Amino acid sequence: MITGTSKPHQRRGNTRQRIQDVALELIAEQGYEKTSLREIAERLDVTKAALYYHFKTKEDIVVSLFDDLMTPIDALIAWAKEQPPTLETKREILTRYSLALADAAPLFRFMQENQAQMRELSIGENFKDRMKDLLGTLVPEDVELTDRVRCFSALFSMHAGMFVLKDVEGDPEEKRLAILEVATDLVTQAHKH
Amino acid sequence: MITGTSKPHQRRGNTRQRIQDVALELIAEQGYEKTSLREIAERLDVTKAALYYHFKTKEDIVVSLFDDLMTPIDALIAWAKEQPPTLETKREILTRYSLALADAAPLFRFMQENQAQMRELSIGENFKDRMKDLLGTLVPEDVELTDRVRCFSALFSMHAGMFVLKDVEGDPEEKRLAILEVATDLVTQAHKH
Amino acid sequence: MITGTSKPHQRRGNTRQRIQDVALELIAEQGYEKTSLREIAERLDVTKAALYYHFKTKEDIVVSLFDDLMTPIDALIAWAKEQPPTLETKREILTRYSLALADAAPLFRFMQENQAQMRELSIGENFKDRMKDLLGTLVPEDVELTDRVRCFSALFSMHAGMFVLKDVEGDPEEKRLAILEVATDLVTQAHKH
Amino acid sequence: MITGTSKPHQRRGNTRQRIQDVALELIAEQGYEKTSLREIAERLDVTKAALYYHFKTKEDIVVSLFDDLMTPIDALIAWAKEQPPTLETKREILTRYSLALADAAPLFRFMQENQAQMRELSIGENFKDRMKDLLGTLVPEDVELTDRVRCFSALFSMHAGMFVLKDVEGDPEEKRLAILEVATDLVTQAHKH
DNA sequence: CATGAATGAGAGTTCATTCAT
DNA sequence: AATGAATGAACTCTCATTCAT
Repeated sequence: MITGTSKPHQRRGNTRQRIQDVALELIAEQGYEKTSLREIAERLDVTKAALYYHFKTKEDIVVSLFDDLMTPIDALIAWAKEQPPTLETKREILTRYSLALADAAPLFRFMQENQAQMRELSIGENFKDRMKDLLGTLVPEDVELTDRVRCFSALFSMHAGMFVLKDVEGDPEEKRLAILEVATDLVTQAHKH
Repeated sequence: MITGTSKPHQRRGNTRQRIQDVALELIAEQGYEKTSLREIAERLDVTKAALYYHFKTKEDIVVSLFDDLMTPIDALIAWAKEQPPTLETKREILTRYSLALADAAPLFRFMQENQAQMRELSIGENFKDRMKDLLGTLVPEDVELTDRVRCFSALFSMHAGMFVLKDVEGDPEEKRLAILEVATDLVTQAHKH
Repeated sequence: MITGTSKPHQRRGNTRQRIQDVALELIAEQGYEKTSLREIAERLDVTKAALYYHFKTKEDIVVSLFDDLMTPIDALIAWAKEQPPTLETKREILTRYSLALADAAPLFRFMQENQAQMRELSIGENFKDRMKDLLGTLVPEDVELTDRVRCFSALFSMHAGMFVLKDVEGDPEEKRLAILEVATDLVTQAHKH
Repeated sequence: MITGTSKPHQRRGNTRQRIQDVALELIAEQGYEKTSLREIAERLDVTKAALYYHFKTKEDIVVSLFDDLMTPIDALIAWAKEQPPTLETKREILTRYSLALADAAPLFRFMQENQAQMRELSIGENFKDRMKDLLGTLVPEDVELTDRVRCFSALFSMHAGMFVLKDVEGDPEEKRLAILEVATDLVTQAHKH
């Protein structure tokens, strides 16, 4: 369903998808500014002008990546907001978030490493808002600063863990679970106080 | 006589320093690639060529920032390596690190937000090595993955906390202490296991 | 309708050629370093960036001139190498070389007058090799130094003659023949010894 | 008197001389435009500004090289003009010129390889005039084109021989004599006709 | 006799973008 | 659905040169 193998009006019109794939890969690796449209076009063996057939601007390519890949996160947040703020719910949120992150790993790597750019791409704020929302579902109201930090730390460690642990030994899934455990611990502590 | 709008070139030996200050400020705000030498020069009211009198290249400016600002961190690591790996030591390391971070806050913001660029500036590795060293002083040998994650999470939260909590209410010093407390908690747990 | 001062970009597929023409002319006149891309572009009434659409670098423009104009010389050398080393052959080589030089006169003027640059353009060696090859077809093996000098002097005088005699009276073709005669004399002497 | 080895007010004021030496060396190797004052200054371990104490402009440095090194050539020409135009005289001219060239080899290499620049340094003409003068002492009046070419070829081969034979086997002095012999032959032939 | 600090002009190069075809 | 040709703005960087000290 993701790669466009299924239906609508393709014929082999997978170019748009391929642009997104290559763009994500290159930008995650080199950063937004360092990645030029020429590079993307060359890698795809099309001309730069072809990119402009599919996307209005360079920024548009990146925005489209988010529009596509943020949907699960948005769904998660929407769901979270409707649950009662029990510890059980919070654990479930973390679990689901961990899985969502693993799915969209390159995108998060990109975001993590290009925060400065994010701010000017009109995406940063969107994302920050989402994080605030997500944090809101984890942290109890009227809690002291330390516990708020604990929850934020949980979220942040999940982000960072994705690629910082890349050059650590061990199976990725195992690492994901370890991170999830630590995050859950932190949120649990904050909840209990 | 105030700052001197009239005469050609006076303000003596402080230009190099001023370049570093402005560069750090702009790059932290906009990112490395987005910040042009023209911008830096204009802000200082000198020509681009003047920058090249003081630094051999744009990259050089950034490198010089590190050379200047990393010294305290290096000293801390050196000290940490010579202490016995007691819990007390680890707490002290975190405390000192927290202070060092607060001192070099803009630099860390810059690093955090320009990680993609860091890799190509021959600084990234240096820094990653330092972090590995520092982590080594916190995490016990032969510890299980979860506890390793806890320590790494402690360090990372300290980095991120600096500027993520910027748009949260409250006194900066208070926030720093909250972060430090959470980090210390994490390391303490890892130590006890 | 004449040359088109009005409309933006028409004149179709000849731009590449025109760049080469103008570049050769300007560089032959002013030297490689002194000739800027701005100058070339202005003369063609296009932007500098247009040059980069057709050539990857400034050096590339010059290299392309050689690739185009050296072909006859290469053909001559290839042919010469397959002939028996008789005096008749050598005379023929000189005759053909003289004509080839006359054809590519501006290029040779350029080379003669920018030898220092040639060395760094990765063309110098190529050309030197060719000259060595050509010399090899003229000079007998195991000949004494004086006769080797005679042959080299023949070749070199042909090069230099092209443009040094420019400010001497007389019909160019007549001058070419005079130079050819002297060169032939020199090679003949060397052959007889 | 020329080089300042003798007296007046030196104390170790050899800097001017050293600038000339380094400039000649670098320019002969890389060409005029490619050789920057920074490079010269660095090689001498002084600042660029120091060069401006000794010479008014970059061009001035080169001009001074000529003023110093052309003197023997000028003397030779002056002497040649006063001799009777016998074959013996012409042989002597060539012999002396050969020696003069060997003395000022780097300068001639520089001139040979930077002809394009020469034209703009107001030296080219000077030198061309000298060559015309020298040629005038070798070539008989009212001679046919071929013999004029012979004489010019003799002179030119002497110039070129200096450094083209650099990458040929053999003792430099031996090579010089071989070139001289060929040149003498050419002039002798022209004289006899 | 020389330096430290700076300038103005310009170099080559790259970029995102456009548009007729 | 895509290309070929081009642009304008910006970029990093280098150069010869100046001048107060």
